[in-house]
Amino acid sequence: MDQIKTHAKRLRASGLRPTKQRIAISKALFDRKETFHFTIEKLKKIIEKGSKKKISVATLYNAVNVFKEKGYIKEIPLKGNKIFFDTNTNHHHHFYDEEMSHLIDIEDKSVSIGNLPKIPNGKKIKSVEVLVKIANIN
Amino acid sequence: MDQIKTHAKRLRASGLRPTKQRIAISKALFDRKETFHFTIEKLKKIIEKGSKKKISVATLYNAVNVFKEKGYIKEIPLKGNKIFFDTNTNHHHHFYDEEMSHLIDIEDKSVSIGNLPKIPNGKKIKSVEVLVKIANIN
DNA sequence: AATCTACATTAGAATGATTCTAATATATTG
DNA sequence: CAATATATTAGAATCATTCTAATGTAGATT
Repeated sequence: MDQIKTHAKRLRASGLRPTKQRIAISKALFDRKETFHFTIEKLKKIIEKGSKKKISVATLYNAVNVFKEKGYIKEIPLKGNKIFFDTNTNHHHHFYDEEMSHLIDIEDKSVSIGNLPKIPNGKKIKSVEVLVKIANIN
Repeated sequence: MDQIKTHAKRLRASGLRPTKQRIAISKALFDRKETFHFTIEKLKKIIEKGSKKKISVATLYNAVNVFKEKGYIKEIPLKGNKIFFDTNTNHHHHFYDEEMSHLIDIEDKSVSIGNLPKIPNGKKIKSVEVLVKIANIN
Protein backbone atom coordinates (compact mmCIF):
# COMPACT_ATOMS: atom_id res chain seq x y z
CA MET A 1 0.00 0.00 0.00
CA ASP A 2 3.09 2.09 0.27
CA GLN A 3 3.75 1.03 -3.30
CA ILE A 4 0.50 2.62 -4.37
CA LYS A 5 1.61 5.94 -2.90
CA THR A 6 4.91 5.59 -4.73
CA HIS A 7 3.16 4.91 -8.02
CA ALA A 8 0.77 7.82 -7.48
CA LYS A 9 3.71 10.07 -6.64
CA ARG A 10 5.59 9.21 -9.77
CA LEU A 11 2.48 9.70 -11.92
CA ARG A 12 1.88 13.13 -10.38
CA ALA A 13 5.51 14.06 -10.81
CA SER A 14 5.08 13.28 -14.54
CA GLY A 15 1.95 15.39 -14.76
CA LEU A 16 -0.31 12.33 -14.98
CA ARG A 17 -3.36 11.81 -12.84
CA PRO A 18 -3.03 8.73 -10.68
CA THR A 19 -6.18 6.98 -11.77
CA LYS A 20 -7.24 3.51 -10.65
CA GLN A 21 -6.25 2.10 -14.00
CA ARG A 22 -2.82 3.69 -14.09
CA ILE A 23 -2.13 2.52 -10.55
CA ALA A 24 -3.23 -1.00 -11.45
CA ILE A 25 -0.98 -0.97 -14.51
CA SER A 26 1.93 0.41 -12.46
CA LYS A 27 1.48 -2.33 -9.90
CA ALA A 28 1.35 -5.03 -12.56
CA LEU A 29 4.46 -3.67 -14.24
CA PHE A 30 6.67 -2.50 -11.42
CA ASP A 31 5.78 -4.33 -8.21
CA ARG A 32 7.96 -7.29 -9.01
CA LYS A 33 11.51 -8.39 -8.29
CA GLU A 34 12.67 -8.61 -11.88
CA THR A 35 12.04 -6.38 -14.89
CA PHE A 36 10.05 -8.03 -17.61
CA HIS A 37 8.90 -8.03 -21.23
CA PHE A 38 5.27 -7.73 -22.21
CA THR A 39 2.75 -7.10 -24.93
CA ILE A 40 -0.55 -5.27 -24.48
CA GLU A 41 -2.41 -8.57 -24.69
CA LYS A 42 -0.30 -10.11 -21.93
CA LEU A 43 -0.64 -7.03 -19.75
CA LYS A 44 -4.41 -7.11 -20.16
CA LYS A 45 -4.52 -10.70 -18.90
CA ILE A 46 -2.33 -9.89 -15.91
CA ILE A 47 -4.44 -6.89 -14.92
CA GLU A 48 -7.77 -8.61 -15.37
CA LYS A 49 -6.65 -11.66 -13.45
CA GLY A 50 -5.39 -9.43 -10.63
CA SER A 51 -8.53 -7.35 -10.19
CA LYS A 52 -11.38 -9.46 -11.63
CA LYS A 53 -12.50 -6.36 -13.55
CA LYS A 54 -12.21 -5.64 -17.24
CA ILE A 55 -9.93 -2.93 -18.56
CA SER A 56 -10.29 -1.46 -22.02
CA VAL A 57 -7.52 -2.03 -24.54
CA ALA A 58 -7.73 1.66 -25.38
CA THR A 59 -6.81 2.44 -21.76
CA LEU A 60 -3.91 0.02 -21.88
CA TYR A 61 -2.56 1.52 -25.10
CA ASN A 62 -2.99 5.03 -23.73
CA ALA A 63 -1.30 4.24 -20.44
CA VAL A 64 1.52 2.19 -21.92
CA ASN A 65 2.27 4.84 -24.52
CA VAL A 66 2.33 7.63 -21.99
CA PHE A 67 4.49 5.49 -19.68
CA LYS A 68 6.88 5.07 -22.57
CA GLU A 69 6.94 8.83 -23.21
CA LYS A 70 7.68 9.43 -19.55
CA GLY A 71 10.47 6.88 -19.63
CA TYR A 72 8.99 4.32 -17.22
CA ILE A 73 9.28 1.63 -19.87
CA LYS A 74 10.90 1.13 -23.27
CA GLU A 75 9.67 -0.31 -26.51
CA ILE A 76 11.74 -3.22 -27.76
CA PRO A 77 12.87 -2.93 -31.37
CA LEU A 78 11.65 -6.23 -32.69
CA LYS A 79 10.07 -6.89 -36.03
CA GLY A 80 6.75 -8.67 -35.95
CA ASN A 81 3.11 -7.89 -35.71
CA LYS A 82 3.03 -7.19 -31.97
CA ILE A 83 4.80 -4.48 -30.01
CA PHE A 84 6.91 -5.66 -27.08
CA PHE A 85 7.71 -3.44 -24.11
CA ASP A 86 10.35 -3.75 -21.43
CA THR A 87 10.29 -2.47 -17.87
CA ASN A 88 14.09 -2.51 -17.96
CA THR A 89 14.92 1.00 -19.15
CA ASN A 90 18.68 0.63 -18.89
CA HIS A 91 20.51 0.44 -22.15
CA HIS A 92 20.79 -3.23 -22.97
CA HIS A 93 20.36 -5.80 -25.72
CA HIS A 94 18.35 -8.97 -26.24
CA PHE A 95 18.41 -12.58 -27.07
CA TYR A 96 15.24 -13.39 -28.95
CA ASP A 97 13.85 -16.86 -29.30
CA GLU A 98 11.51 -16.48 -32.25
CA GLU A 99 9.94 -19.89 -31.85
CA MET A 100 9.01 -19.08 -28.27
CA SER A 101 8.44 -15.33 -28.78
CA HIS A 102 10.65 -15.09 -25.73
CA LEU A 103 13.14 -12.36 -24.87
CA ILE A 104 16.15 -12.45 -22.57
CA ASP A 105 18.10 -9.36 -21.58
CA ILE A 106 21.76 -8.98 -22.43
CA GLU A 107 23.45 -6.41 -20.24
CA ASP A 108 25.00 -3.55 -22.15
CA LYS A 109 28.42 -4.23 -20.63
CA SER A 110 28.26 -7.81 -21.97
CA VAL A 111 28.45 -6.54 -25.53
CA SER A 112 31.13 -4.42 -27.10
CA ILE A 113 30.76 -3.00 -30.55
CA GLY A 114 33.72 -1.68 -32.45
CA ASN A 115 34.49 -0.20 -35.86
CA LEU A 116 31.16 1.32 -36.71
CA PRO A 117 31.49 3.10 -40.04
CA LYS A 118 31.18 6.85 -40.50
CA ILE A 119 27.74 8.20 -39.76
CA PRO A 120 26.06 9.89 -42.73
CA ASN A 121 26.58 13.66 -42.88
CA GLY A 122 24.30 15.75 -40.73
CA LYS A 123 23.17 12.73 -38.74
CA LYS A 124 23.88 11.60 -35.21
CA ILE A 125 23.52 8.22 -33.54
CA LYS A 126 20.38 7.82 -31.47
CA SER A 127 20.86 4.24 -30.40
CA VAL A 128 22.75 1.05 -31.11
CA GLU A 129 20.73 -2.10 -30.65
CA VAL A 130 21.94 -5.65 -30.88
CA LEU A 131 19.47 -8.47 -31.32
CA VAL A 132 20.77 -12.01 -31.08
CA LYS A 133 18.29 -14.49 -32.47
CA ILE A 134 18.50 -17.92 -30.96
CA ALA A 135 16.86 -21.25 -31.66
CA ASN A 136 16.92 -24.77 -30.33
CA ILE A 137 19.98 -26.83 -31.16
CA ASN A 138 18.68 -29.18 -33.94
CA MET B 1 16.40 -9.98 -72.44
CA ASP B 2 19.25 -12.19 -71.34
CA GLN B 3 18.36 -11.10 -67.87
CA ILE B 4 14.90 -12.54 -68.31
CA LYS B 5 16.37 -15.92 -69.14
CA THR B 6 18.58 -15.66 -66.08
CA HIS B 7 15.60 -14.85 -63.87
CA ALA B 8 13.57 -17.67 -65.39
CA LYS B 9 16.47 -20.04 -64.86
CA ARG B 10 16.82 -19.19 -61.22
CA LEU B 11 13.08 -19.52 -60.68
CA ARG B 12 13.07 -22.95 -62.30
CA ALA B 13 16.10 -24.02 -60.33
CA SER B 14 14.13 -23.16 -57.17
CA GLY B 15 11.13 -25.14 -58.36
CA LEU B 16 9.11 -22.01 -59.14
CA ARG B 17 7.31 -21.38 -62.39
CA PRO B 18 8.69 -18.38 -64.20
CA THR B 19 5.46 -16.49 -64.59
CA LYS B 20 5.16 -13.01 -66.05
CA GLN B 21 4.63 -11.57 -62.60
CA ARG B 22 7.63 -13.29 -61.02
CA ILE B 23 9.84 -12.22 -63.91
CA ALA B 24 8.60 -8.64 -63.58
CA ILE B 25 9.29 -8.71 -59.85
CA SER B 26 12.73 -10.23 -60.41
CA LYS B 27 13.56 -7.53 -62.91
CA ALA B 28 12.40 -4.77 -60.57
CA LEU B 29 14.40 -6.21 -57.71
CA PHE B 30 17.58 -7.53 -59.29
CA ASP B 31 18.25 -5.73 -62.57
CA ARG B 32 19.99 -2.84 -60.87
CA LYS B 33 23.53 -1.88 -59.99
CA GLU B 34 23.01 -1.62 -56.24
CA THR B 35 21.05 -3.75 -53.82
CA PHE B 36 18.13 -1.99 -52.25
CA HIS B 37 15.51 -1.88 -49.49
CA PHE B 38 11.82 -2.04 -50.19
CA THR B 39 8.34 -2.54 -48.84
CA ILE B 40 5.49 -4.26 -50.70
CA GLU B 41 3.86 -0.89 -51.32
CA LYS B 42 7.03 0.52 -52.87
CA LEU B 43 7.57 -2.57 -54.99
CA LYS B 44 3.99 -2.35 -56.26
CA LYS B 45 4.58 1.22 -57.45
CA ILE B 46 7.83 0.29 -59.17
CA ILE B 47 6.26 -2.66 -60.99
CA GLU B 48 3.12 -0.81 -62.05
CA LYS B 49 5.10 2.17 -63.27
CA GLY B 50 7.37 -0.14 -65.26
CA SER B 51 4.66 -2.11 -67.03
CA LYS B 52 1.55 0.12 -66.98
CA LYS B 53 -0.41 -2.90 -65.73
CA LYS B 54 -1.79 -3.55 -62.29
CA ILE B 55 -0.44 -6.33 -60.12
CA SER B 56 -2.35 -7.74 -57.17
CA VAL B 57 -0.92 -7.23 -53.70
CA ALA B 58 -1.63 -10.91 -53.04
CA THR B 59 0.74 -11.78 -55.89
CA LEU B 60 3.39 -9.47 -54.49
CA TYR B 61 3.14 -10.95 -51.03
CA ASN B 62 3.21 -14.48 -52.44
CA ALA B 63 6.20 -13.80 -54.65
CA VAL B 64 8.16 -11.84 -52.07
CA ASN B 65 7.59 -14.46 -49.41
CA VAL B 66 8.64 -17.28 -51.66
CA PHE B 67 11.67 -15.27 -52.80
CA LYS B 68 12.56 -14.88 -49.15
CA GLU B 69 12.19 -18.62 -48.55
CA LYS B 70 14.43 -19.32 -51.52
CA GLY B 71 17.01 -16.85 -50.22
CA TYR B 72 16.84 -14.29 -53.04
CA ILE B 73 16.05 -11.57 -50.53
CA LYS B 74 16.05 -11.07 -46.77
CA GLU B 75 13.59 -9.54 -44.40
CA ILE B 76 15.03 -6.66 -42.37
CA PRO B 77 14.41 -6.95 -38.65
CA LEU B 78 12.88 -3.57 -37.97
CA LYS B 79 10.01 -2.84 -35.67
CA GLY B 80 7.12 -0.93 -37.17
CA ASN B 81 3.94 -1.64 -39.01
CA LYS B 82 5.49 -2.35 -42.39
CA ILE B 83 7.84 -5.14 -43.38
CA PHE B 84 11.08 -4.09 -45.09
CA PHE B 85 13.00 -6.38 -47.41
CA ASP B 86 16.56 -6.19 -48.66
CA THR B 87 18.01 -7.54 -51.89
CA ASN B 88 21.39 -7.64 -50.16
CA THR B 89 21.49 -11.15 -48.72
CA ASN B 90 25.01 -10.91 -47.34
CA HIS B 91 25.26 -10.72 -43.62
CA HIS B 92 25.29 -7.04 -42.75
CA HIS B 93 23.80 -4.41 -40.47
CA HIS B 94 21.86 -1.18 -40.87
CA PHE B 95 21.68 2.46 -40.09
CA TYR B 96 18.02 3.37 -39.78
CA ASP B 97 16.75 6.91 -40.06
CA GLU B 98 13.34 6.62 -38.42
CA GLU B 99 12.22 10.10 -39.45
CA MET B 100 12.91 9.27 -43.07
CA SER B 101 12.06 5.54 -42.87
CA HIS B 102 15.36 5.18 -44.68
CA LEU B 103 17.87 2.35 -44.36
CA ILE B 104 21.59 2.33 -45.12
CA ASP B 105 23.67 -0.85 -45.17
CA ILE B 106 26.59 -1.31 -42.82
CA GLU B 107 28.98 -3.97 -44.06
CA ASP B 108 29.45 -6.83 -41.66
CA LYS B 109 33.20 -6.26 -41.53
CA SER B 110 32.60 -2.67 -40.39
CA VAL B 111 31.17 -3.90 -37.11
CA SER B 112 32.82 -6.08 -34.55
CA ILE B 113 30.93 -7.46 -31.63
CA GLY B 114 32.70 -8.87 -28.63
CA ASN B 115 31.85 -10.37 -25.27
CA LEU B 116 28.45 -11.78 -25.99
CA PRO B 117 27.23 -13.56 -22.86
CA LYS B 118 26.64 -17.29 -22.60
CA ILE B 119 23.82 -18.54 -24.79
CA PRO B 120 20.96 -20.17 -22.87
CA ASN B 121 21.25 -23.95 -22.56
CA GLY B 122 20.09 -25.98 -25.53
CA LYS B 123 20.03 -22.92 -27.77
CA LYS B 124 22.25 -21.80 -30.62
CA ILE B 125 22.74 -18.42 -32.24
CA LYS B 126 20.84 -17.95 -35.46
CA SER B 127 21.85 -14.38 -36.18
CA VAL B 128 23.34 -11.26 -34.68
CA GLU B 129 21.83 -8.06 -35.94
CA VAL B 130 22.95 -4.55 -35.18
CA LEU B 131 20.62 -1.65 -35.83
CA VAL B 132 22.03 1.86 -35.47
CA LYS B 133 19.29 4.44 -35.29
CA ILE B 134 20.25 7.84 -36.55
CA ALA B 135 18.59 11.23 -36.60
CA ASN B 136 19.32 14.74 -37.85
CA ILE B 137 21.77 16.82 -35.82
CA ASN B 138 18.99 19.38 -35.26
C1' DA C 1 -19.05 19.36 0.18
C1' DA C 2 -21.03 20.99 -4.23
C1' DT C 3 -19.46 22.64 -8.61
C1' DC C 4 -16.41 23.08 -12.31
C1' DT C 5 -13.31 21.70 -15.82
C1' DA C 6 -9.61 19.46 -17.76
C1' DC C 7 -8.09 15.05 -18.26
C1' DA C 8 -9.12 9.72 -18.50
C1' DT C 9 -11.63 5.80 -19.63
C1' DT C 10 -14.52 3.28 -22.49
C1' DA C 11 -16.87 0.41 -26.27
C1' DG C 12 -16.88 -0.01 -30.52
C1' DA C 13 -15.74 1.82 -35.15
C1' DA C 14 -11.93 2.87 -38.26
C1' DT C 15 -7.50 1.93 -40.16
C1' DG C 16 -3.86 -0.34 -42.43
C1' DA C 17 -0.78 -4.15 -43.29
C1' DT C 18 -0.95 -8.82 -44.20
C1' DT C 19 -3.21 -13.29 -45.07
C1' DC C 20 -6.92 -16.04 -46.73
C1' DT C 21 -10.48 -17.69 -50.09
C1' DA C 22 -12.05 -19.70 -53.95
C1' DA C 23 -12.69 -18.65 -58.70
C1' DT C 24 -10.07 -18.01 -62.89
C1' DA C 25 -5.87 -18.24 -65.62
C1' DT C 26 -1.49 -20.09 -67.00
C1' DA C 27 2.66 -23.17 -67.22
C1' DT C 28 4.21 -27.62 -67.78
C1' DT C 29 3.87 -32.55 -68.75
C1' DG C 30 2.55 -36.30 -71.63
C1' DC D 1 -3.76 -30.26 -77.53
C1' DA D 2 -5.58 -32.15 -73.22
C1' DA D 3 -4.79 -32.82 -68.49
C1' DT D 4 -3.31 -31.13 -64.13
C1' DA D 5 -0.68 -28.78 -60.95
C1' DT D 6 0.59 -24.34 -59.74
C1' DA D 7 -0.18 -19.04 -59.90
C1' DT D 8 -2.79 -15.01 -59.97
C1' DT D 9 -6.50 -12.31 -58.65
C1' DA D 10 -10.15 -9.28 -56.29
C1' DG D 11 -12.01 -8.78 -52.47
C1' DA D 12 -13.10 -10.60 -47.85
C1' DA D 13 -11.11 -11.73 -43.39
C1' DT D 14 -7.96 -10.98 -39.72
C1' DC D 15 -5.36 -8.79 -36.28
C1' DA D 16 -2.92 -5.19 -33.79
C1' DT D 17 -3.33 -0.57 -33.08
C1' DT D 18 -5.53 4.04 -33.23
C1' DC D 19 -9.46 6.97 -33.33
C1' DT D 20 -14.03 8.81 -31.86
C1' DA D 21 -17.09 10.87 -29.07
C1' DA D 22 -19.79 9.86 -25.10
C1' DT D 23 -19.35 9.14 -20.19
C1' DG D 24 -16.74 9.27 -15.92
C1' DT D 25 -13.47 11.05 -12.46
C1' DA D 26 -9.57 13.77 -10.11
C1' DG D 27 -8.31 17.77 -8.36
C1' DA D 28 -9.05 22.66 -8.05
C1' DT D 29 -12.25 26.44 -6.80
C1' DT D 30 -15.75 28.15 -4.52
